[in-house]
Amino acid sequence: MYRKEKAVMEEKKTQKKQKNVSQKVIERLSLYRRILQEQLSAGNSNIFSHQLAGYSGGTAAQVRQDIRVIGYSGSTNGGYSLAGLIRSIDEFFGASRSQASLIVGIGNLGKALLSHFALRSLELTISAAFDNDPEKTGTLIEGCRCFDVEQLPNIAREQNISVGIIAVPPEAAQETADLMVRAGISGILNFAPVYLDTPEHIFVDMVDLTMSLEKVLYFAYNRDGG
Amino acid sequence: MYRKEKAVMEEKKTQKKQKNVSQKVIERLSLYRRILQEQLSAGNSNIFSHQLAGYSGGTAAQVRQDIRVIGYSGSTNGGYSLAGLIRSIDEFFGASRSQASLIVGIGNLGKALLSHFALRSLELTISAAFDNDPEKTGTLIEGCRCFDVEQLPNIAREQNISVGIIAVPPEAAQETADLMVRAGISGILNFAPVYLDTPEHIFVDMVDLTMSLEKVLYFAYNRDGG
DNA sequence: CTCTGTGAAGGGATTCACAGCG
DNA sequence: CGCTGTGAATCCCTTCACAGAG
Repeated sequence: MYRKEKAVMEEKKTQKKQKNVSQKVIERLSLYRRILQEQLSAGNSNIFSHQLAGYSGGTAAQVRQDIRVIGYSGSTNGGYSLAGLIRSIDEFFGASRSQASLIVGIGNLGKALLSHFALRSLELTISAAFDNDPEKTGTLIEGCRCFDVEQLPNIAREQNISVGIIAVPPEAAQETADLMVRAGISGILNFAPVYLDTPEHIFVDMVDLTMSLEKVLYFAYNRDGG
Repeated sequence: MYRKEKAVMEEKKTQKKQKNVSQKVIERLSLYRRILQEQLSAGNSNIFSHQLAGYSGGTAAQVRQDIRVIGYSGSTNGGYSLAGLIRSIDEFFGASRSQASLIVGIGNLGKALLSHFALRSLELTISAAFDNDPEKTGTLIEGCRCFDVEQLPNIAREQNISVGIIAVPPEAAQETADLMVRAGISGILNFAPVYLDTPEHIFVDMVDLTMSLEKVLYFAYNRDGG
């Protein structure tokens, strides 16, 4: 298969840059979108770049550069129209936001993710869950049907799902990824602390909880040269 | 207090760079450490930079640069000694790895985090959990005692805890952060989809699940210009 | 005036390329 | 030979600074 390791050696992580838009920009656009939505719900209609910067932890210049990427224009007096900017971000994201995803591994983390996305946003949805525990398969978790892992390929293709979330123990992560790849998935969100070996055309993002905590511990402990 | 928003405007995110060591490097060192440990458990004793790169998704040059930061040296024939490199990373991290942390919010995500860190690593530990639900306080979850949030300041100071994990609903995130700051915490790992307004000297890292999924959806959908 | 839009400058991080060593 | 260590080059991202518009 596509085992890297020794063989590939000096390979670059050609992490799908696609339209020359960096991951960082996409991340911030997603963040902006949520903030804009909140502002809209709060009854506002406009926002300035420096305000959006304040709410997102960036700078005004960066906000303007990001917005430039999606080709939206604000007005020089009123700043940006909340509704207009949201619509523009949505157009930029295209159909991607409305795609459903699936998850494998219904442990504590899997359940947490299911409830997270069931509660928030009606748009981002997990439409199928998988596990190999017979106790779980067939049940409904946070409104999401749980199937046996064996059914993943069929369901993924039937529902035309292109993103899979991995929330299984580390030992099972690579085989789960392999299964997803065979099932035609093209993006993986991996919560297992294992680097996944996948073909070039698969986009993989890893959320490493241990690493995150270790980082905070480091910077908290070594703060201000203390 | 330290409300930013409109007031501060053009403020930079002076995210504690401390000893000139970037967050990225710390993240990778944490990742390397885990890989090295696995290799050691697998009975190996040495590793080459290109192997470590393969297992971590980076390049050999980058691995060598990272290792340079911590001042470790390998040998030109055998590569790096697993035990030696692990020891060197540990020395670099100093006492930070052995610090305990606390968590607020024992919902699905909180439980998932508690079990994640209870299972893996005996070193990274969450030593106290907090919630405002009387049903939960007083109980033991994944071996961790759950207290009422009001007790946080006392316990944080008693046990000298410097890192807090936020796993509460978004509405409660800022007040939880404020409470942690008052309790003397210096690092926060935030899972709530809210940008936290905190004093300069606090290190904050945010894990935004919605953003992560949205990013994968975007790159999966718009892959290879498709 | 204050705000956006934008080319250009600046800073970091990654990669290159090669000296040196076993 | 193949590997590490390392300065230099490159690339990418962020920030600056100012023109232009209201």
